[in-house]
Amino acid sequence: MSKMHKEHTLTKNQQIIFDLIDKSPEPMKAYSILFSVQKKGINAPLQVYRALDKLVEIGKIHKIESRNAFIACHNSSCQVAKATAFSICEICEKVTEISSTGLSKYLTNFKDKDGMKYSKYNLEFFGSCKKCTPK
Amino acid sequence: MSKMHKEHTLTKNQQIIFDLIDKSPEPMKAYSILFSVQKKGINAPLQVYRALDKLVEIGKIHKIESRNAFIACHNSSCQVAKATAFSICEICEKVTEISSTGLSKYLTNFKDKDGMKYSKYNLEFFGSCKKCTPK
DNA sequence: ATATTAATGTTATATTATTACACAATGTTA
DNA sequence: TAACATTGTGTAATAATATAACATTAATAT
Ligand SMILES: [Zn+2]
Ligand SMILES: [Zn+2]
Ligand SMILES: [Zn+2]
Ligand SMILES: [Zn+2]
Repeated sequence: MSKMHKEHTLTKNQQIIFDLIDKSPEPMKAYSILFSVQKKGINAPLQVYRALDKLVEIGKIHKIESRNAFIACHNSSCQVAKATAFSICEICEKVTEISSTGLSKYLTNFKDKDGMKYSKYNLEFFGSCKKCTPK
Repeated sequence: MSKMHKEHTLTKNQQIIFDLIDKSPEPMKAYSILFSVQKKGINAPLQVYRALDKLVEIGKIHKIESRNAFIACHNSSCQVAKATAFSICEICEKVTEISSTGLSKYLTNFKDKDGMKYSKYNLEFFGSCKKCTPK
């Protein structure tokens, strides 16, 4: 197994919660996750938040900050867990992870006036998706 | 008074809360604001959140989503209330609004695969500021 | 003046997230 | 293996963030 791409073996709770988010067509909120996994023996918010923290850390999921919700990474298990971009439809709340080499190159190399170098970014675009945009 | 740049006369609550945020060297959280303005007769969370909502709407302040905190706009009363970018130091939590024509042009014109056109974006860079970066 | 819209004040409640503590499983090193 | 360190778990309590519902008042528009 390559060093570049360490497989994190998920623990039971992490796997249950990842599977749920991964199957969901839309971002899931922590307490909605909690409700859904109670039948599987996960009873407390903290159990959910701990799994979410870990999953975010290893890049299996991302947090949509403006929505306090979580979405599975579909950028081939995100090399770029630390460089995320999403489009969010303000009508139907559909969220899509943007995978654009141009964009990520531009942002990764961006330097501000102070010369501060960034290790991470999160970008959220808002608008109206194709389905929701009147022709 | 020009139509392009309508001056919003702030109401009493809005003005009190804007002044507080504007004077603050760091982003302020809603309940910290509440605590600070109680001596001025603002007693309830909702009074704070309503003022914050309005101030965000008219571009006098911005919300730092990853921190649930609010910062005054210093881009000359943000023409671009809907196109915001910040740098955030993960060590000292200093937050700076980025004002880069290049960046805002790039992002404003960005189109994803689906051709979805965006009306708004928020970008947050994370890293270590000059002061916090070891030489 | 009247209708409409925006803001206020207040109470209660909903939603999101963390602290604290005891314990168990797993991994590392001697 | 034994000892240690690290990570994950379970549970209870609580903190922090945000909104709903309702009555009232102030500001704007016709
Ligand atoms: Zn991803
Ligand atoms: Zn949509
Ligand atoms: Zn601004
Ligand atoms: Zn710093």
